[in-house]
Amino acid sequence: MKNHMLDKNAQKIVTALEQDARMSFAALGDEIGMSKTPCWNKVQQLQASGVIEGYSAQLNPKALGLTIRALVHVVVDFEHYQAFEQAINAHKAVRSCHAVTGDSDYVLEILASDIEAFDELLRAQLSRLPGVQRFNTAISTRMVKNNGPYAAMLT
Amino acid sequence: MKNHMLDKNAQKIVTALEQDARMSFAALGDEIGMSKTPCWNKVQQLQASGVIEGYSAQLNPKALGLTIRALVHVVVDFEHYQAFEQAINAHKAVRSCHAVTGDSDYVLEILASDIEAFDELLRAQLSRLPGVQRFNTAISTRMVKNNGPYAAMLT
DNA sequence: CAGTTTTTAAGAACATCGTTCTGGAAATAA
DNA sequence: TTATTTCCAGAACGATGTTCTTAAAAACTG
Repeated sequence: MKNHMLDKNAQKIVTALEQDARMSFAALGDEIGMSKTPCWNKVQQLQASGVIEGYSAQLNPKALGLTIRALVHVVVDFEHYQAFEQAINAHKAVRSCHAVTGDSDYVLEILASDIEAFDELLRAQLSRLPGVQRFNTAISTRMVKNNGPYAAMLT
Repeated sequence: MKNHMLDKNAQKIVTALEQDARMSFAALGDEIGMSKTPCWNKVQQLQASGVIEGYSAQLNPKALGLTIRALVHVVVDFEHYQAFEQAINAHKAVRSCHAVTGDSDYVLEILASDIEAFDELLRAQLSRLPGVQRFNTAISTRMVKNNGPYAAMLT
């Protein structure tokens, strides 16, 4: 959260590791034209400075049986927003939650195994979270693009 | 995209690897109570079956200087939706794009380095993509939750 | 400019890990 | 039961992560 100017090598490293987090340091070194030792040092530094937060396996939600995805816009009573956010963080079906400007206060990304489970989730659980006043649900019918790399956005 | 019932060990594996993709097979074996050989075999199988699609470094967009995130609802002329989707996939500033039900046709997740760059992006680039008819932009003021694990959603 | 310090990279060395192979136990079928 | 198959543990070996040492390049000082 400090250095807003990564040097060229650091950019190549994060680009490569965002695409394949298990690449060996030797292979990483080949891509950026260094041996593996300074390469390893740079990665340690990127981790310590918070640029690299971790490494994650990319799972296929459909292969896990999670076939329904929805974007749910929520209006929340301002008095209870803290309890609402806490409940959102605890809820496993919520993949992401943004506080947003505009007509709604939050936008949730929610997954469910099928449409019945999603209906139950919406009616029995999310609507009863603290402070929730109104919903507006948009079912995602197709993922046109997913996980576009951050590293590619640097200029 | 086939086996919708992962056994208990497979669930533990994807849970662990979604949290730390660089964990060693020995450590993975410790967590699920197996030696590393069958552990390695199961991971190979999960990759081959498409449950694990890859491994990615989790980058911190703020640390990269990407301070603005927005959810943009777009209405697209049906005649040009293919060209629109192609352009979205090619555009680096778009992190994700859902086709959705409801008032809009698509919801984009967009990042920019600052609000001026975002304004330029919206006016000069996205509004000129093929088929775009209307926008509705919600700036994300805070990430309440991010990357909630898929593996935790399995019942 | 010369001399000093600091930074950065490369290569060797060693412990760890990924990957393969083999044998044997547990499960399934006949 | 016997035979067949599936699954797991351990050994073995090559590849990799990590540390240490040294040297070259860069930055700084007089």
